[in-house]
Amino acid sequence: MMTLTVDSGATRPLPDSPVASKLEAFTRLSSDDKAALAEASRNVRFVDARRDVIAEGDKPRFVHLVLDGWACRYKQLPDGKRQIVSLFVPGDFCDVNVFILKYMDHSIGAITRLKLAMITGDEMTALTSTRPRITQALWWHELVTAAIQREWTLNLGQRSAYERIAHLLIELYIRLRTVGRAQHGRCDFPLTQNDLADATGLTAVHVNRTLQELRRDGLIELDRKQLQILDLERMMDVAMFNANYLHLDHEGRHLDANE
Amino acid sequence: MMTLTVDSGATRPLPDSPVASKLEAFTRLSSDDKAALAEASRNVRFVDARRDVIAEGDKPRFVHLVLDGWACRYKQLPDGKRQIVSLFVPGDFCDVNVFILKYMDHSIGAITRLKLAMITGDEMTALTSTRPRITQALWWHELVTAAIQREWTLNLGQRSAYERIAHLLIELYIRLRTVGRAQHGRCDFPLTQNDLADATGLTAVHVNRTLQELRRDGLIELDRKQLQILDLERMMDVAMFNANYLHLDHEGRHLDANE
DNA sequence: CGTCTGGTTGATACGACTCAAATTTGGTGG
DNA sequence: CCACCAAATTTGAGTCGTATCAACCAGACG
Repeated sequence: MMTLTVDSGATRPLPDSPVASKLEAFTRLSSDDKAALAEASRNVRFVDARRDVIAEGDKPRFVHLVLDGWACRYKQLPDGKRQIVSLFVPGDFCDVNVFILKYMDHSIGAITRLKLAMITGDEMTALTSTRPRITQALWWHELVTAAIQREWTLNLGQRSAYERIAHLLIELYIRLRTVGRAQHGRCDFPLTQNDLADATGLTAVHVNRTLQELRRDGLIELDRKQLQILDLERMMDVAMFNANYLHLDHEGRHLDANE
Repeated sequence: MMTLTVDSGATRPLPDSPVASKLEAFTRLSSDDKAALAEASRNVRFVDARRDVIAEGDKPRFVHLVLDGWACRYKQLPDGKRQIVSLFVPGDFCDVNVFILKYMDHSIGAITRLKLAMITGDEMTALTSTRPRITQALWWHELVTAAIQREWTLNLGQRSAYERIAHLLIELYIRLRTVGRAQHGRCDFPLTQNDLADATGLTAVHVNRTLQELRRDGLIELDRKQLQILDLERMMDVAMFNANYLHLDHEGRHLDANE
């Protein structure tokens, strides 16, 4: 066994890392599993806000795991247009099986200053070959990531600007809540209106006006990188938000590991 | 060993199944690998055009593999709007690891009459536990599927109607070509303008007008479910098409298996 | 030969974009 | 602690791409 985090006093149980919290939305992990996760995440790197973690065309060298901060996946077009295709919050793996591919087909950028675990292919192999629960959970993570990508496709294709932004805010709030970074409708929200525009396929000007509408309608407060969802139920209604795609209801969640 | 397909005469090598062709875009498979794939695909089902293969909310029972015809993944909103989030052509697996999830978060529908292999979880396990090359290739398939989904996100978020439709046509042409179902810029194209609208987030009327523009510009012919791309290079240019995301360049492709 | 689905056309409306400028916020150095 | 600067947000006016609604047409099919 090893100590996961430093905690002065340490009489009460240590708080889970965001990864453990995230994976435990799918299945219970034993303290050994968590220790193995922490062990694999020991190689930490910090990346400044607005810097690239890895760029399109690069050869992947590590699996990245977000320990703290927000990141995004983005693609850029020759005419300069930029689309954020995914967002990463604490607990998210960037590309679990990225080593299969020769080159990155997208870039990963830091939204805020990032604390990242860099995991080598060997470490991933070691982790998955000895820990079936973690392997399963990583599969689940990949499938949920894919489901989120599909939901974004739906979001961009069919929802209005108002619905689209509302949907994105709810998704992020719920994802943050899952890893213990949000409660009572409140969470950090470090995206600029420009980022929001790149993620929703709108212009920053229109995002601005739409946020004002959401405020005026009493649905949210958003100020100084803090989001408050005032009426989650009504928000979900106007955004036609159906949380199924996040697959937080897995039966495995209630299964016990050996702890 | 077993016979893969019936072929009268059979003096020349049997044509590859679309699956084998697709996976061989990533790595060479031995004839044993191909036989195992065919063995796992022996349970075949036909689905009529415009029918659902499986619906949102259903519990997944099989991995589906498209042997012939086109299918789509789609999601529907409470207000009736429908988004096609993926398209499947021969050789595509629908959801390799779908058993991890409890319920489907999307539906799969037949565009044309479909010939599908239904593969059970046990069969998938048997396939992957004994055939590392196939396992790798299936991983690659999943990663490419995810990359396509990201590209669609980019497509919907940043490209104009004209670029967007051009991009989709090229993608499908190249994917079909990879499995031997297209050449010289020509391929089957069974999507209606309505389907195209649902896939691109446009209205059918606007799709119609945009297709006319593409025709007028001498880029395509599209008639009676047959697509002819007249000038692929110029098409790729106007669509800002970069084939990297399809990852057809893997070094494994040129590796030899034991055949 | 009538029906139906898919494709085409026209007129009009509106959501989101563009461009330009003003204002506020946050960070930095003196 | 204030002055300054850059980044982010906000506002306004005008435009454009795509949606909407409503017909009409063509080929496939029973």
